[in-house]
Amino acid sequence: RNVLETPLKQAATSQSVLTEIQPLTTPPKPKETPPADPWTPTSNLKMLISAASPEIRSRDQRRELSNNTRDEHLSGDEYEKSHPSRKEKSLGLLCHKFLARYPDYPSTAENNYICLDEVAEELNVERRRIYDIVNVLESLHMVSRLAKNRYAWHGRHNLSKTLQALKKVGEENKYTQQIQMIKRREHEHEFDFDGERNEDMARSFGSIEHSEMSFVELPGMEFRAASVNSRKDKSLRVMSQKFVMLFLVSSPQIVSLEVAAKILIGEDQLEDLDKSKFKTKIRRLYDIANVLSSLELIKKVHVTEERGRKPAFKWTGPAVLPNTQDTKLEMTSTTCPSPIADSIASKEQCSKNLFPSRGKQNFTRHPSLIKLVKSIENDRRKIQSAPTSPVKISATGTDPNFSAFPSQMATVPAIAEQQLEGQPKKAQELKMKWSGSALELSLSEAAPKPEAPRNVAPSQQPSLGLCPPSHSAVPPLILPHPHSGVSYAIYLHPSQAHAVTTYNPSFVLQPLPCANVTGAKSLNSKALTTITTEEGDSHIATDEPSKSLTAKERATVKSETLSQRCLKRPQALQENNSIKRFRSDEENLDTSLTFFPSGYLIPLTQCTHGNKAGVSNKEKAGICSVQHTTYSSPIAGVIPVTASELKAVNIPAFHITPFNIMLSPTSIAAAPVLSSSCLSSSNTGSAHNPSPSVLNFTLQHVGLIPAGVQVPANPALRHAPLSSQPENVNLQEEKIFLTSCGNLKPEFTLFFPFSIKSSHFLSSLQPPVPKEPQEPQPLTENFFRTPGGPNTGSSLSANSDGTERISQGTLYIPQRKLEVSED
DNA sequence: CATTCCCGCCACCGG
DNA sequence: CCGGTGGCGGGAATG
Repeated sequence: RNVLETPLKQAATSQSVLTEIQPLTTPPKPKETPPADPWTPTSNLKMLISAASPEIRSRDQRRELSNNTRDEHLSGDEYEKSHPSRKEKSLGLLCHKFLARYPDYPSTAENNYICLDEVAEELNVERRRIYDIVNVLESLHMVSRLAKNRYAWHGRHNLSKTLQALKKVGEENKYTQQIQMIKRREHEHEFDFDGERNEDMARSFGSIEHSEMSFVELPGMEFRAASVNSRKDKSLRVMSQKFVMLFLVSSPQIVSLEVAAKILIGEDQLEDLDKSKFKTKIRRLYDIANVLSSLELIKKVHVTEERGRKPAFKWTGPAVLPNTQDTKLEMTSTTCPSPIADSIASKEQCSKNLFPSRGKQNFTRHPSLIKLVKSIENDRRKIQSAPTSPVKISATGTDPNFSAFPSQMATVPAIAEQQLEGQPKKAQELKMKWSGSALELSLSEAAPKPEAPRNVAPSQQPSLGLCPPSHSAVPPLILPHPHSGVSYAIYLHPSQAHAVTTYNPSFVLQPLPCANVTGAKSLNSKALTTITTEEGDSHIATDEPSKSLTAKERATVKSETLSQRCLKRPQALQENNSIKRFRSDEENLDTSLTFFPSGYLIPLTQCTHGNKAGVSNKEKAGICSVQHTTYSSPIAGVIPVTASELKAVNIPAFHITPFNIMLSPTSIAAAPVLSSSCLSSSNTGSAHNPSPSVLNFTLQHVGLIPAGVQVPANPALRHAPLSSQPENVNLQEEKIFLTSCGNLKPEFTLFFPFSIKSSHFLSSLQPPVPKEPQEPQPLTENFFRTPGGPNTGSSLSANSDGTERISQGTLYIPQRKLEVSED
C-alpha cells in the first residue's frame, strides 16, 4: 500500500512543493516562519538558534535577502515553499511555534483554550503533527484535553508536580535498575548471559520489574469527562512519561535513546529484540525528544562509550526535588492532621496500579525500611512537640497566601533578589518569577566515606501493619539516589509554585543536620539514626555522610515498601471501605496529594475545575473532590471549604519547609548561578554571586544552620578547572559547588553527584535483589565501567578507577569514562 | 552508510 | 457512520 503510493507522492511532493504547489486550505497566508514570529521570550530565540544548524540559519538569511527585505507584505507562498529544508519542518521547531502561542504560566483566569484545528491552520501544518506535540505536552500535564478538538493550556504550572510524580513512579518501577541491567547486558553482550549471578538478576528484573503502566495522571484535570481521559492511552503519552522518568531516575541525567527504547519496549513483553519494533520505538522517541527539547527539558548529546558514540539526551529541565511538598506536609502536618496524608499513599497506590507488577510475592519489605518508617513517625511526633518546629509557623498563617509567612521567611526572597543582581537578564527574569516561585537552595552534605549499607539489624524492625501514612514525610527525604542529603525547602510561594526547583543533584550541598532544625531535617536525621542504629546524633557532621546516604536510600526503599504494602491491601483503591480506612489511618498525615477514585493522582495544585465537577456524587468522589477544592490552586484564590478542609488547605499553601529555597524553574541557571558565584573570581564575569554571607544569613535565619556555622565563600572553587566548552560548564559548576560545600565545614564533604555509594546502598536494600553482593550501581555503571567491579562489595571501591572515591575536603573531580558531547 | 525523523496511510474510537 | 485521533513504518533528508 504505502510502498506504492509513497514513492509517487513523495516524488511529486518534493518537486512540486518546491516549486510552490500547495493545496493548502489555509486561506490566510501563514508565513510565520519568518523572523516576525512572536517567539516567546529569549529562551525561544536561543533555542531556535541553537536548534537550527548554521546552515539553516544561513539559508534563512539568504532567503530573507532574496525574498525581499523583511517587508511585511508577504510575497506569498513562494518562499514558503522555498524552505523545503527538512529542519524547518521539524517537530521541534513546530513545537516552538506552538509554545510561543501560550504563556508558560498562564493565569488561571485566562481562557487558555487550544483549538487544534486553529493551531494547525495557523501554524500551517497537518493536524497530525499537532497531535504529536499535544500528546507529549499532555503527558507533562501542560495541557489537558477538554473535548474533541479542544485542549486547555496549563503551561508549566504543575510541571514540577508532574515531574515529581513521574520521578516517583519511575523509582517505583526501578527504572534505575532496569537501565543498569540493560547496560550491563549490552556490555557483556554476547558474553552470554547465562552467567550465574547475572542470570538471576536478569530474571528477576525481567519478569518482575517490567510492568505495564498507563498514563500517570496528575492532579488536576483528568477526570472531567470520563470520555476525555479514556483509558487506552497508548503510546506517545505514556511513552513520553516513561521517557521522562528515565531522566529523573538516572543519576547522570542522561539517557541514551537505545536504552530508553529498550526499556520502553521491554516493559510490555520481555524482550524479544524485535528489530523493527525497536526502530519504530526509536522513531517515536525522537518525536518525543524533539518536543521535550523545545520545552527545554532535555537536550541532545552524545555519549561515547567504549562501544562508540550513541545518541542520547540530557535532562536540562528543572531538577526534581525530592519531594518538597511532602516535606512541607510533614512539617505542617503536626498542626494539621488531615486527610491530605493519604494523598501520598494513594499516589503510590496509583502508581502501583499503573504499573501492575505481576508478582506480588515479589515485594518484600526490607526490615530497614520498616524501621525507617517507624522512625519517621516518631520523628514526626517529636517534631510536633518541638517548640521551634516549623509547624507552628505554618500554623500561624491561616491564610494560604504566603504573605502570612513569618518575617524571616519573608526576608528570604529579598535576599534572593540581591543575589540575582549581577545577572543581566536572567536576574530580571528570575525576579519576575520570584513571585510565583520559590527560590530553592538545596544543600546537602555528602558523605565522605561509603559505609556499609546497613548497620541495622534486621531484627529490630518492627513491622507495621498499616501503610504508614507517615511516608508522606518520606518523600522529601528521598533524594534521588545520587544525591544524598537532606534538603530543606522553603516555599515562598504556595504549592503550586511552578517553581521548578533546581534541585540539581550535582549541586546539592547538604548542611549537616542541626538538631533542632525543622522537621524535615529532623526526620532525616532521625530516620538515619534509627536505621543506622549507631549514631544518635545526626547533628554531628562527621557521621553525616554515611548517614545521609543511608537515609536517603532508606527513604527510597521505604517508599517502595509502602507502596508495596498498599498494593497488598486488597483493592484498596477501588473500594470505599478501603478508602475510609485510609482516611482514618492517615488522618494525621498530610500530603499534598489526594486520593482520587479514578485512580489518578490529583495534585493539589490544579484542581480548579475539580471542585465543581466531580464532587457531588459518590462518596469517594465526594471525598476526593472535597480535598480538591481545598487545594485549589493558590493562584485561583482560596476556595471556601469546611473546617477540616481548611486545614488541608493551609498546609499546602504554606509549605514552609525548613530549608530549600527554590529558584525559579526557568532559571535552570539558578543553581549554576549560585555555584558560579561562588567561584566568581575565576569565573567569567558574570558577576555577582550570592555571597556566602547571604547564604549564611539565610540559612541561619531559617534555622537550618546553627548560628555559628558559616558557609564560606569558597576559594577552593578556583581550583576547578575552567573549560570554555559548554558541556564542561556543568561539570565545572558541579565541582565547584561541591568544593564550596566542602569548605563549609570540615565535616562537610564534597559529594559527587554520581556517587556510587548511594546507589549501591540502594541496590543492596532492594528487596528483589538477590543475595549477591551486588551489581554495580546504576550510575556507576553508566559512567564508570568497572570491569570486575560488580562484586566488590559495598565499598566505593566499586569504581575501580577510583573515580568515585571521595574524601573530605577534597575537591572531587569525577572522571568520566563516558563523554558527553554536544551535538 | 548511519542517524534523524517527516509524512501520511489507515485503524480505531468516541460521539 | 463519520470525523477526529494517533499508531506505525517507509523512506527521504541529513550527517
